[in-house]
Amino acid sequence: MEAIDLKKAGLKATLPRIRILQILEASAESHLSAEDVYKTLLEAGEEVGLATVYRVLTQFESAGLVMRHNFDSGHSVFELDRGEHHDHMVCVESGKVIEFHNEDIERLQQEIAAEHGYELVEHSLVLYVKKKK
Amino acid sequence: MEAIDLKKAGLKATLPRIRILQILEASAESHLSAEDVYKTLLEAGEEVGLATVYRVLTQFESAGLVMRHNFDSGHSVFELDRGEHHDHMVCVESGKVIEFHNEDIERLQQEIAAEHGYELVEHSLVLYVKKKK
DNA sequence: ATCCTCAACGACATTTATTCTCACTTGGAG
DNA sequence: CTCCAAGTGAGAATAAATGTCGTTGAGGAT
Repeated sequence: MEAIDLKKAGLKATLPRIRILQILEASAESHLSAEDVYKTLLEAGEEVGLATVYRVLTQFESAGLVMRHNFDSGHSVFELDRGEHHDHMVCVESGKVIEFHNEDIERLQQEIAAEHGYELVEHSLVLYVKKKK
Repeated sequence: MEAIDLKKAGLKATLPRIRILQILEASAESHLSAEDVYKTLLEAGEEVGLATVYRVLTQFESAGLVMRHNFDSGHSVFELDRGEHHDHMVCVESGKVIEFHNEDIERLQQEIAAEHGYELVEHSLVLYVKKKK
């Protein structure tokens, strides 16, 4: 389904990088913290340091391979950047993360920035929700 | 213009709380970190511990007196809750924070949550912008 | 006004997330 | 196959925030 090429991204294809990329691609939960990735590596018997996980994730972010999100959980989570922009909904009860995209909101954000004489560089929209009863 | 009553909020009117509230009310920059508040206290010659600043700000948040925001800066900032909900625009060049409110976006968020079978509890929208040239 | 008690405090230790340091290893160009 | 800069692992270090605990002070009771 994909074939993300580390070398094309300007990164040497080292073992830690390959493994971390695989974990991000394979994980059912698509929003992983550095700790999550580290634990998965340990469980798989890989000898990778936590510092390396952080380093690699940060490099991936710089290279545009992953996106970093700061939800209200106190730590960053990373997800593979598959190109299609989306925002997030986080269930305050289960912690579940749902992705969504809304053109109207996107457009309104541009307009609001413009109205104030700015241009939109980036944005972060997170809806904290709970199951409707 | 204000007169926030600590006792009415269920908090004893202690010196640290009074001073911190004053700082939040008086500050030109309305989005302060715990460190900012702490430094301001020290400069004013107050003997208040950093732990107390964190404690008090958290209590104020629970009491609904202030709101905590987690912009991408790595630490929380607090602002007095004056009742009117608004979102934020942060200039990536100057760090300036601009507040805005948009009814359409608010409504769309509700709709999106509802479409997925959830109800909106809370949300965080931050636009990272830069001056248009 | 004075006393008494529990909430609140200050100092400092601790935790958590993340980054730094540095000696050792390795991918991959030549 | 060699070589060396780039990358790595282990553990120290940092930053933000919270916990601990003996002391203090706000404010209801006396």
